[in-house]
Amino acid sequence: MIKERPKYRQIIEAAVEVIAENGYHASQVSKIAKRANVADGTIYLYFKNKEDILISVFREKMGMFIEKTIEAINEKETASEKLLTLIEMHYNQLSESPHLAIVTQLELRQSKPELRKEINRVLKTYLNVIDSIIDQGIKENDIRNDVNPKIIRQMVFGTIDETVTSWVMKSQRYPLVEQVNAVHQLLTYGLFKK
Amino acid sequence: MIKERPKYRQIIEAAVEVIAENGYHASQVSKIAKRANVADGTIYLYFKNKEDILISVFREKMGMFIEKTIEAINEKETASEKLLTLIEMHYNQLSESPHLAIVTQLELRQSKPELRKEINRVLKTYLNVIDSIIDQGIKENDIRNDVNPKIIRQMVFGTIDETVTSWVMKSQRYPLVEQVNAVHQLLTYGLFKK
Amino acid sequence: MIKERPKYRQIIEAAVEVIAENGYHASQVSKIAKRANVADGTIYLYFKNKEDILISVFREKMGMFIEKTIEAINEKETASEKLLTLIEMHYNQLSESPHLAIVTQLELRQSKPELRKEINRVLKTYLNVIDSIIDQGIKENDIRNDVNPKIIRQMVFGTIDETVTSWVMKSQRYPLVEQVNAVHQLLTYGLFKK
Amino acid sequence: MIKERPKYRQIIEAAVEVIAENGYHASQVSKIAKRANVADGTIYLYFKNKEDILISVFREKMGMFIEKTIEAINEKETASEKLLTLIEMHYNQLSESPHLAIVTQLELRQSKPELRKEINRVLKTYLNVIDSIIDQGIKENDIRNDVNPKIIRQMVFGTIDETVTSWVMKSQRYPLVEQVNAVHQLLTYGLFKK
DNA sequence: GATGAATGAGAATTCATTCAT
DNA sequence: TATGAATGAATTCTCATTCAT
Repeated sequence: MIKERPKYRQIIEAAVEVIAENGYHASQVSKIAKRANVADGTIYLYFKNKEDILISVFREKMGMFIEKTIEAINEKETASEKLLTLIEMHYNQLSESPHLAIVTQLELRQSKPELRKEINRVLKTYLNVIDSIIDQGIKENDIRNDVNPKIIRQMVFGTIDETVTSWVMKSQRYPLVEQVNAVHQLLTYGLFKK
Repeated sequence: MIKERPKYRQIIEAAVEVIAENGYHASQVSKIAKRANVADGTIYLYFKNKEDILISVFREKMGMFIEKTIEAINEKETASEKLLTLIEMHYNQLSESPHLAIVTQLELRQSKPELRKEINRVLKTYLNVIDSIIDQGIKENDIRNDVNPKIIRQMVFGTIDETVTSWVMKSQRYPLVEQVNAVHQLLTYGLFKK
Repeated sequence: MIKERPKYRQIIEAAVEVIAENGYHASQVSKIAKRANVADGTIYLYFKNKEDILISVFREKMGMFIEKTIEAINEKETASEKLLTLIEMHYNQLSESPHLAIVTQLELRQSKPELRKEINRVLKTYLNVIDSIIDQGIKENDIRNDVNPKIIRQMVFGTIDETVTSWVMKSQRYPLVEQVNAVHQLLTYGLFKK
Repeated sequence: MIKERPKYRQIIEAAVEVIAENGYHASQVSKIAKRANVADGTIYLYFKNKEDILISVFREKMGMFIEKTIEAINEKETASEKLLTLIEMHYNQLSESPHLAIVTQLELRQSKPELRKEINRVLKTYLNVIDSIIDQGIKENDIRNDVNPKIIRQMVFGTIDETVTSWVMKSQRYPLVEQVNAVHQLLTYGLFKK
């Protein structure tokens, strides 16, 4: 329900925008408060401290992100289709939220180790989704079982993540979604001709 | 050459250690100076500012890193062999410098946007090495020419980088080098069985 | 009477406890409100501001304190007996309210100058009681008239106050009342043997 | 030597003035720095934190205070003369430093419990001086041995302290030193006529 | 070249108080 | 009366950088 804890949502949305626009270190709490149309002190009724805003942003957004991805994947049958859908959803969702893309690809990585750990905990859920696709692929004899599945997942996530980061660093100047098939092809068949 | 001055090197080496041990945010200039056995002010005879230390660390270390990689690659013939060597060199060199690995994979990414740009400029040289391998592969008809080579490179670098980051985050507890062949196989033939 | 309203008393009692337990600076209005089982805002229906709570605590408690002291004194005849009774009452009453003792001897002295002035105004009533005993003693030719009575009162109050503070600072570990006679003796005859 | 750590002394002196004039809570570090003609940051080269300034003020000033008192006392023979001298020195020294008097009698007592403990540790030295006079008096059969010497000391210190506080609260409008003999008389022979 | 004492800008957080309900 | 969510002012301390020696 949108009316639930309206200030909480206001602050989350304001934080995404402010951090994307100014970068993490230049995003003073007072700036976020102003953007959210609340008093500085109000922030602390909803968040423990500044880091808590950041981790909450990530948790909230990533939660939606993963949820939608899982929904879309569940409509597909094969591991290959599911992988294609995952890439597509990943690109689509970040393309639709340019601010969020900046935050996840650049700003969030500037945070302190403790915060990184929290972020990785949330990220773990997403990696688990990739793992489950790979597991299915192996079980159904589609994906190779001669290499550690964890390395496969690292290739899949590493590739997707790097393509998104490149796109963000190029100021999101080209349509990310156009690369879906190329990336899927590459991951599936490798870079070799035969 | 200016860079042969002993204090310059002292400071670079001290910086790598201090950042790896204390993390980016807890690495005050005075701490680096103390470790390097120089006065705080001396730092500024060799570096423009704190960011300049960091970028210099990266430039120096990455310079060596790339140089050695190129040397090793030049002894190989085919694109495939060169790729294998690149992965091997990448893993080997970071395995031998655990401090440097922490700095490049985690700490340096906490820096401000401007610094990240500088770092990416240095990184560009490395990406160019990968690009040249891919170009050779395409020219020699080994690597597929039906996808944008830039995306291929993103897969290659993204995969290597993600595997290294995972290894660092797991406190470097397993031998990274063992994964060389698996990663090369995956990149070459993809994750599919056929 | 306004002061009979139950919430008023609740807040006063809560304030004494909270201040004694947490110290002056850690006694937030919200903490006092919670202890008193009222809402933060309710405090302001009964007290002008936070200082008003504190001064009211002191006024209420000191009012009782003085009242009882006067009652007890009135049953005595001579200045000497009255002084003895005053010391006894002082020690007894604070011994029975360890929280109050902490608040009066330590915490309340941490307050701002304006508040201290208010407190001194209340304290004045108590000093007047001492003054009246001294005056009686002088009139009845028991107490020396060759020194300024104000100084006598300062010795009496200073001595009592210092002994109580010492006792509070020693965590009230010994029975304060045991000292009644010694203190009375000392004040009366001085520290000299003859 | 006055030239030793000049900034340290500057800051101490500035702190006494600023705290006396504005009160402890209104004495921002920046205000002290400005008065001392140093930058805010310089304060932290000499003091751990704001509390450390306050305790250092007390330690320095009290150190001098006690030292001079001991010197003066050592020139006297009997316990009675020594006590007279102690009172005289106490009054004299505080009369000469009105700012310091305000700080010791009012502002320092507003500090937090941890700080109070530190202050009491310093104060202990002074109480020891009083104790030693009392001990001598007892040994030489001048001072009564039928009461706990600690209570005698509490009377002596409590009386002196209270007379000074009263004088400070009355804006130091009368000459404190005039009371020396009266106070000595009272402490020695008590308030009774015979 | 080398030093290190001095500088001073910059920001998160608390908590007394208000006021719409 | 009573509530409690919202307010926003106010201040310490850190640390990159300078510059007189």
